[in-house]
Amino acid sequence: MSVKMSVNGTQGAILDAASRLFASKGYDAVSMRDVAAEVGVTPANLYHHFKDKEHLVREALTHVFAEKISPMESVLREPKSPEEKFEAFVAWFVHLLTDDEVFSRLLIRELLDGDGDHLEYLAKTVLKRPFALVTNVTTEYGTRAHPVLSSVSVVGVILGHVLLSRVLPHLPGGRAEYADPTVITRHVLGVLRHAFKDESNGKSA
Amino acid sequence: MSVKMSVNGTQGAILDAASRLFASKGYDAVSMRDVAAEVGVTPANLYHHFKDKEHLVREALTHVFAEKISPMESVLREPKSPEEKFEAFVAWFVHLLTDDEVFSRLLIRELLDGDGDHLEYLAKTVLKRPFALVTNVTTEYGTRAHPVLSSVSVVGVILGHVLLSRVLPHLPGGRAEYADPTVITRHVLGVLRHAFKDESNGKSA
DNA sequence: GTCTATACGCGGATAGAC
DNA sequence: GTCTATCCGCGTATAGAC
Repeated sequence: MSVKMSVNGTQGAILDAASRLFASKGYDAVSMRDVAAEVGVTPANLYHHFKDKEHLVREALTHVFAEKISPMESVLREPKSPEEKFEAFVAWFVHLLTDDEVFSRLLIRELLDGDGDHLEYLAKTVLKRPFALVTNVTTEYGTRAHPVLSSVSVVGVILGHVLLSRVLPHLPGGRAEYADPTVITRHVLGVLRHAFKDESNGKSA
Repeated sequence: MSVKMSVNGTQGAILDAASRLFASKGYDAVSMRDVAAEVGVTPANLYHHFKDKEHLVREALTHVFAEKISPMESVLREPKSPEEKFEAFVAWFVHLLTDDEVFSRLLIRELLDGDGDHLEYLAKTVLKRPFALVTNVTTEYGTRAHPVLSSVSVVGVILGHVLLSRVLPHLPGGRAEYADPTVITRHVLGVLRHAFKDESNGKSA
């Protein structure tokens, strides 16, 4: 859903097209000509709206990441108990990564190729808040493992499932539905519940 | 360790240089001229050894991945108990991904950008065997979760830790040593032990 | 704000000498 | 097996008309 057509005129259309193209092929593989053609304008026009390609990349990134913050805030405000908060976050993050390929691919690209500045920006823009929150919730959960490392495991295992989803069908026992967000969520929550919570106070949600 | 200089003449030197460059910058960002300059030959020479850039990329990939198979086999042959096998695999994989950036970055690149053919090749070449093995070991471990999904979680959580290691210092509570392979291994093993093994038969290794 | 036209270097790739 | 020389299209970016 949401092929997301320009609500903000040409500038918005350029950002949308650029985000999509950059996400699917990478920055270097996408030329200004490609972006212009996708939008339906001339390459020269892009330079009226953006100083150069580097600026276009950076603003496309901002564009995509910024619009995820408030949904995230919403998701995390509603639930009250630590368990509900934790589960809401995991479910939201899994669905975000699987449903929004533009976001997830740009995120992974930055994690892989982003220089120090980009990563710092990325950390403060999109990852800091959920990370701090999951660290909190994990701690309240009563984890026996290191809170920060546990948080990395939470975010990491979800990223890993998404990253591996395309190759999984080719692996022994791999099935396409293992890429389904609901399946992943249920499995990951099961794993993490046992990993973090002591069995003795174990309660299923 | 192992900057890995050409033991196989020019052809090997080209593959080594290409692997390193492709891993660190991506295929599109690296020109044949770049590779040639790194090796110390002329661009034309590359076309004597490789038909075109696409072939160079593919053979560089094969070059890097192929040499990981036999070490992996070794690691998994020695241990006898399921617990030892499992722990040996996790430790080996974490160290592989953190120590060999060429391998890990090319792997993640393929997972992100590889087309169907590449991914199928990748699956059968490097991932199939450890994946089948970890599935086995996980099952023998007595996991209560789905064996295949659990295996994805194992590989995924390790990939996730490595992928997040560069951004982690910028996150609240993040410290550089959380990227240390020994730290990651210990943490991940702790998490997975609780996640997979029932507490009642829990035995620590 | 969008266009046409264009500069100019870089990229993949080849021919043919040594 | 490695080189020099070269072709040519594509890439970023700009100037200036409308």
